[in-house]
Amino acid sequence: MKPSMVTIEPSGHFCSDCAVRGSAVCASLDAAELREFEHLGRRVHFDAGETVFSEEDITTSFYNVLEGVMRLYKLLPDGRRQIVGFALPGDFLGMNLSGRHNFSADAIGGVTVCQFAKVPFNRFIEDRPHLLRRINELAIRELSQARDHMVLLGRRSADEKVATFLLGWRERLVSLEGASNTVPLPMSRQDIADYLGLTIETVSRTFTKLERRGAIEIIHGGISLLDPVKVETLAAP
Amino acid sequence: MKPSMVTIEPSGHFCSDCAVRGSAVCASLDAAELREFEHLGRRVHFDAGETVFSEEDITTSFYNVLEGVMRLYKLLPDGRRQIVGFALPGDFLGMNLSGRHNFSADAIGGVTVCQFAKVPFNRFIEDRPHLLRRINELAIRELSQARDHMVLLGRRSADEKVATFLLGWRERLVSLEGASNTVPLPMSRQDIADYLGLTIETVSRTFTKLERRGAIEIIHGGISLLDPVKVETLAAP
DNA sequence: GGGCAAAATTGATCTGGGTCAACTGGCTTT
DNA sequence: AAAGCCAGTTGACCCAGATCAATTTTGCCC
Repeated sequence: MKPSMVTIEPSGHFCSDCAVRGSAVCASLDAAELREFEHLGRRVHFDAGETVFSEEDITTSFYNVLEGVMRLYKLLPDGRRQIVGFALPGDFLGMNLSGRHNFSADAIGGVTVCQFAKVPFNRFIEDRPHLLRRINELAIRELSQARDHMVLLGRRSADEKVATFLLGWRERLVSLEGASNTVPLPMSRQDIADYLGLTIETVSRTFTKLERRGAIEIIHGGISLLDPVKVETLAAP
Repeated sequence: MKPSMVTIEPSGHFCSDCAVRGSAVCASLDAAELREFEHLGRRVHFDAGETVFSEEDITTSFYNVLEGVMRLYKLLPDGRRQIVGFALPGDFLGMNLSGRHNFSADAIGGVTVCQFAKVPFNRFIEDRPHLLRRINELAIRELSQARDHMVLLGRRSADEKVATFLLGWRERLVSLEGASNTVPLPMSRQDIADYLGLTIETVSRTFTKLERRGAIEIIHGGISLLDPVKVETLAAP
């Protein structure tokens, strides 16, 4: 799928009132730095299903998610897919050592990112250790999440995987749209399956099972947590 | 298991001719900095099976592995274990945001580490962005490995998991003891199983299967790759 | 070097989740 | 409003890998 790559405008005029100002990589910058930083990034919009970058592509840019949800995934040569994470507003994408992206990233629904050309961004970091520290923090946080996910993939049952996913996804949305028992699921069942190391049928069956037990209600575009405690019990071990 | 915690001596006198000088976190330091750095760390030895730190322990130190192999793992409340990685000389352990370790670390065989108290180490980093950059590189490398491992855990068969593990482990040893078709496996079958999200029986059977096919030979304390191409074919997908 | 305990292998059987296939219900298109 | 099309659900069956249960092998300590 070809990217539309519609540059709305240089993010320059909007950094200070940017939606992710407080949580993203730029949280570490003061007002003066922010003004300089503004010239580096530009807002780019991607439509639903578009690929922002692909695994093995040479890294030319970094991305700060401003709006929407992305799936981050790796493919095996025979087509099997593992989703390694979902990116939300505030997430920073594109860091790597090899000079190539080590996963692919698609927009799920419409997505707006703040795109930075790699070279000037790296130059900007150069003498701003607090920005580097912020990026390092984000990497360490992701590493911790990645390890949690390894436990889920390697050692948990289908029921536990699904229950853990629902709770974890709800938790991630708290800072974006507040705490709620109504959990929107913008990704498809196939995406959930590929994230949890299951098949689409097993995910669907597990949702139905949770609903029949009165733990959740399957609603259009998501689920409603009817009995969070029951779901937590399923997720626990 | 209680740690012996035998401090051999301040690593001070040995940094410049340290085995991991070139590959570890300290690779980023120049000779003058190294002299100052020496006072921060001390060599500590752990016997086989000893726990260096546990998940949820408050982080008081960082560790630079100098010698030996460690298993890094997370436990579920019911005892299921997922090994999230093996640490080798040059690996840097202990970074986290929460102030607590997010996995446990045991010595497999004897292990020597260079231990740094958290506070002075953080102070040392403070005005040395190149050291911070080095730590960030290590974190990014680990993150990439973690994502690869998610694919393995979520989407690969037992045969593929074992074959991929043998090749990956051999590859990691190259920089430490040179390329060889003889691959030492200091960890137990149970460790391998918990790393690959399998049972010990499946690991054992898969080893035997590979041996019967003439791909490997099971030798004391490891395996010998008789037919690396055959193993690669099994690992590919 | 004999006696044990732990680690590893092997065999027999079972089952959670995969596979294959049919069906249902929204949306879009005309 | 009929036709077509995905995404999702459900059912029937199967199999890779788990579980349970013996051995066998290895290492270790008197």
